[in-house]
Amino acid sequence: MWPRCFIVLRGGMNAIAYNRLRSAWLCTQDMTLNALRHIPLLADAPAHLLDELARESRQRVLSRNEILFAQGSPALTAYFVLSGRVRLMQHTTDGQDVAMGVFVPYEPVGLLVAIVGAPYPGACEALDHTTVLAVSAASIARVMSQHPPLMLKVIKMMHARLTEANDRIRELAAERVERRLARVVLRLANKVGVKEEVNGASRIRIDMPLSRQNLAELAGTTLHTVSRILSDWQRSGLVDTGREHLVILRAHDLVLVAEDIAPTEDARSRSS
Amino acid sequence: MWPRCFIVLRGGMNAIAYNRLRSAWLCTQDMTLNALRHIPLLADAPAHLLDELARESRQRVLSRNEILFAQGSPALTAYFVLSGRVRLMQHTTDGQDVAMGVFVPYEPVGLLVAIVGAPYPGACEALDHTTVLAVSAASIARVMSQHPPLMLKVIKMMHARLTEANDRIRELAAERVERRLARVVLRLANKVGVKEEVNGASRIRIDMPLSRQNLAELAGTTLHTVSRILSDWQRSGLVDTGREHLVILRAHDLVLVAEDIAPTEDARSRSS
DNA sequence: CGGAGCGTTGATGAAAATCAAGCTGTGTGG
DNA sequence: CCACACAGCTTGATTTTCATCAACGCTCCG
Repeated sequence: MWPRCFIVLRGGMNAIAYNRLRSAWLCTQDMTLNALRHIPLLADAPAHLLDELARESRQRVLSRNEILFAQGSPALTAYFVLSGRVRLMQHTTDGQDVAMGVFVPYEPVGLLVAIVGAPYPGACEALDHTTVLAVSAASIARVMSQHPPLMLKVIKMMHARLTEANDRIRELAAERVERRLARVVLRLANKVGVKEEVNGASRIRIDMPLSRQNLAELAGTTLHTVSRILSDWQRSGLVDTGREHLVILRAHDLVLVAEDIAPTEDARSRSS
Repeated sequence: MWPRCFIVLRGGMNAIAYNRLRSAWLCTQDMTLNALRHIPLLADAPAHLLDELARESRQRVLSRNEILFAQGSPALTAYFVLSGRVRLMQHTTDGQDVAMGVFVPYEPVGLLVAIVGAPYPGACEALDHTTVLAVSAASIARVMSQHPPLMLKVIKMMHARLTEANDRIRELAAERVERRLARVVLRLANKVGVKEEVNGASRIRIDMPLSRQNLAELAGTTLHTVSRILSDWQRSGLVDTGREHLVILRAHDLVLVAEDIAPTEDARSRSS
């Protein structure tokens, strides 16, 4: 598709402009190739396959809250996040949204559905200014059939996702909201946490804009309950939180909440 | 491992007994091969691979409530259910069990973890008198590497499971218990339902022993709540249920409950 | 300055867990 | 063959958790 595009463009511009664009394109190609090399899933694929993929993929830039794909639309392309963050969510019939996960650079999104040819089971939204690499399902299929070890890696990655999904099911079925929220926050800290030192104290900042609503959709509750719990945590010095930001102050104690080894003071006072 | 076992046995028996056992073994081999052919995952694998697998796999018989493998133990073997039903469950730290699913003949169990070399994330228990086929992780890995299309089928199967897991997450996060229970029952009906005609009325019997506790673990609730809801459904003629059995009388109306198109009379009266 | 979007907090009520007690069918051992 | 123990089930009462409703505060931005 790209070459054809070039021919069309060439008709309307002089040789210098064409060459400038061409070198920009080559540069983009080069960057794309470079990006592909960072993707763990493709880490040990042979070079010629990466070249092939780079030629057949396109970058797409999303601004905050922009939708990458909608729930139920046919999954003709798979994406790899290159920078920023996206989240996957499913709408319920009664209008709520449930978040299925947050994806960070070099993670695939919609890869599995593109492989098996199912429609996207949820919508994908940029949480931030984000760039993704779009690869057609056909390219993915061809590359995979040419390089079977890649399938094994896909299986491993899917296993990790399935494990996380099972963890969430277990939590949602058996655990209280405060604990679930603690796990959500810790999981996010693992993905996008940045360690900071302030006054000799070590803190973990969640490096993305994160509203109460977002957290509620991840924890399976309402923004009100999230707000109350975060206020409690704030009061007991566990976190520092405010409008769309969250910093974990005492990670160890938050783990205790997540594991329910010691309920917070406030959880107890709220319940008394 | 089998041949060695034979040599040992042979030492302690006469030729006739040996030959009888040998033919029994060959017969079992044959049955195993036949069983393998019924497994959709292996449906279009070449014959010699099936032979290989048949030689390297063993059948195992489980009686009701027997544990096939424990949560956290290393997944050195994958299983295929041949008859009966098993369920997968995870224990929570505070002693509850959450069911991850019910598996019926020709479905794989523990296949993924065997492939990726992770420990079993949950325990597997026979719900009924059950036979399974045990295949070592090593055999699976070898066969898969010899026949890449098999990996693609594994990916498709995983996708189905991941989709179901996501559905459950959405339900648990956003839906009321009655609706979730209705979905659980309908899902079971799809898997193990037997259509029956009684007095001209069509019913679907859930063909497995199924306690309130089992249902509660599948729906993410308590046996008390399950009992109350089933009593309500019974009163309104939706189902016929009793000690470890469940028959759907008006499947269509149960779907309405699952989709929350029309709440049952009793759900409304309970709430008033 | 005013509105939109996000967050907090109190009050209330509904859903479902928990506590408690008793029932019933099934299998078992005397 | 009966009694009895037990596992599964039912149901009422109470309590807890959390969603919902409602109101208001803060802050950013046009």
